[in-house]
Amino acid sequence: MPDPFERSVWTRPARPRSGTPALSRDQIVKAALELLDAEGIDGLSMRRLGAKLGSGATSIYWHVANKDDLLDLAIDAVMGEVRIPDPVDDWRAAAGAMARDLREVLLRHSWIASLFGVRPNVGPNSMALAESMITLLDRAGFSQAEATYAASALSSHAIGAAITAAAWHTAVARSGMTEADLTKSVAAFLEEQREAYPRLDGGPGAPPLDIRALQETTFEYGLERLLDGLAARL
Amino acid sequence: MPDPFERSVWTRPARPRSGTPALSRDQIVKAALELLDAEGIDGLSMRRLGAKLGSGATSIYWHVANKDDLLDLAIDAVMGEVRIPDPVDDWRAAAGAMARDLREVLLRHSWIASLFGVRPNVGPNSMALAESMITLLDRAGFSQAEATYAASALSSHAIGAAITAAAWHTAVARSGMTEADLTKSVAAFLEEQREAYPRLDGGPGAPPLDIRALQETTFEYGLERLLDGLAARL
DNA sequence: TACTCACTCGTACACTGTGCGAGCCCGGCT
DNA sequence: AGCCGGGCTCGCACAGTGTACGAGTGAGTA
Repeated sequence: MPDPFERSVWTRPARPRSGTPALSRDQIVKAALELLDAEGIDGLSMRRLGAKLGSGATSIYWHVANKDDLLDLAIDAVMGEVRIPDPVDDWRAAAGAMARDLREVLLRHSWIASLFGVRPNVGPNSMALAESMITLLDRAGFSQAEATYAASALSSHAIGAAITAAAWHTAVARSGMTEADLTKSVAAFLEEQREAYPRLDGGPGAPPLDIRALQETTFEYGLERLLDGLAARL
Repeated sequence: MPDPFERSVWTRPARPRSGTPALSRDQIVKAALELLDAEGIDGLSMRRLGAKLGSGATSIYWHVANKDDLLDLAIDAVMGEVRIPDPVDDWRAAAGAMARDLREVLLRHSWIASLFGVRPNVGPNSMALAESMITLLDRAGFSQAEATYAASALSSHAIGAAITAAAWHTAVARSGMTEADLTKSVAAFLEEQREAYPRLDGGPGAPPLDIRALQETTFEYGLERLLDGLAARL
């Protein structure tokens, strides 16, 4: 039962000494990300990762404590993709952009959805992200406490939206069908169930279902309402 | 590559014929939930589930197509715990109550956080939940489309908040430390990192960290802002 | 030259989900 | 009475997992 904040992946030095080893932590994380992006969470196993790196599976354990550690690193690498906007006057646009960007990044690496609820995210990139979100709101005129809450609310919204969307995307990938076909199947299913759940089906005159677009406008709508609610506090 | 909406767990009859079999789907799901609640997602294996049921591991496969199916059933059982409020005048209170309840239910079964991003949630209970949320907002005066968006926004917020909170809870469970000790460790870590991330640390005069309470007020704040933003549309 | 130490890797262990086929038991038909 | 069909249970086996362990390699220092 080690204290995970004492000498965690984040504080431990990446490579204690010198030399020119065949593997490096960065290289490992990079390869892991490629595997994850290409094949999802199940595509990453230590043996396959080793194969991809041209090394033995267990060699990885010299650079990384265990698979969970590696996943932490991968998550934080993804969080590093979120753009941090320059300080500008329009806090609303900036905060909105960050939330949108966060959602997009999470969707680009949808395997992350299966990890978010399991390991808390305290890598440097995640922390920098939170920090700059709070700073942004702070500067906009929110109190210290409210800025923190608001930052959490914005990322909760992005995370929640991304996770439900990611679930759909991985379902598509796993089914082996095209997204269009599976969408048709969903539409038929909803229509069939219309008596039980009338509002989930669009009804006879509804436009053809486009789930990705629907997810995006849904996210957008919620984001705007949240920003409205925040703006009202100033 | 089967069509998951054609003859999925949801539409397939639970038990085609009669007799008095030793196992039943309900029983299996119930036992699975107990295992999951007690030991988290890693605590559930088919062999352990079989042992708990006093049967062979592979007997389960007669009643359930595979482990993923079983998890779908477990998820939907959890969603069934969310209370659906009676139709009342105060839409804001009702919608808020549902969101709060959803978050609480998810936190009560925090293993669900690792599944949400992987499998879309189309069990009857989830659908009933969505349906009644939309109905509620519809009745409040939102258009059909906006009611749908707003319902998604509210559940996104609840899900996002629950997932980040769940991550913390499972981290506590996995560390083997008490929550208080791990909290102290986090506080120390944040203080140590204060130069890099000044706003994540409360500062010298800050009250002692209470992460659970913080998570709740954070959720509450975001929920109120979201409801404010929604109310402004009416 | 001898020693140390960063680093690699093969083997092994316990454990996973699940396909397969054998077996059980009970209701109904000939 | 004999038989059959099929709902249901289960043991075995297979391929795959994460990772502990200990042996091995090779470069740098004393």
